[in-house]
Amino acid sequence: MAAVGVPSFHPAMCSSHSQQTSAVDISAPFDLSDCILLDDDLLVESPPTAQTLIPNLPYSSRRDDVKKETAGDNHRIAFRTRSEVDIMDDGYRWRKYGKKTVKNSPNPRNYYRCSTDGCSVKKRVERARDDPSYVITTYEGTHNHTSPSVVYYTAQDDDSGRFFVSGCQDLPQSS
DNA sequence: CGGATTTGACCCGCGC
DNA sequence: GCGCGGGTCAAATCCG
Repeated sequence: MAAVGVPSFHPAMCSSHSQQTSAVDISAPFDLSDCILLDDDLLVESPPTAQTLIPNLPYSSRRDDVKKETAGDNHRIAFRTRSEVDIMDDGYRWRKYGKKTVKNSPNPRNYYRCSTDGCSVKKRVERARDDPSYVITTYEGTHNHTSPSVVYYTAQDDDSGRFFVSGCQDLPQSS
């Protein structure tokens, strides 16, 4: 399995960026290793819920599928989330750079790029064709920086060697 | 006024 | 070679 360090696994990590109160109690650590394991060849498994991984999701949201693959140096992860909003705040700042209507789907696909200098992570967001109440988000690449809004407290389990997020906190907005 | 969004044009890869 | 579809660019526009 590809080595994806904890800091570089980004998309679903918790965030408490601005917005409404977190929907999950972050004092209960979740196991990041469950996510990192997804870095193998295409696979779908029953992951933690979206609420666990993206605390800022609306209460009605939940994650159902995760599909992750590696393409060269780029890591790609896609997951499907039931949400009435297209934009999920994952703690990073994204700039929209394109929108396309895709064939075989009535719903447009939106393209976003990380707005941090030097970071070329992209993400695609589209509504599921078979069920518009689901949003399919695809992340591509690895952030070369930490979230601009969050610091993470991690701990490693002595027995399993797995990392846990034991908490997170807003950074003061310095920029 | 600066940064983000919108949106049509353009580019490129792929299948025929 | 050509057409199609997906992805990106960039000028115009919007918004705080």
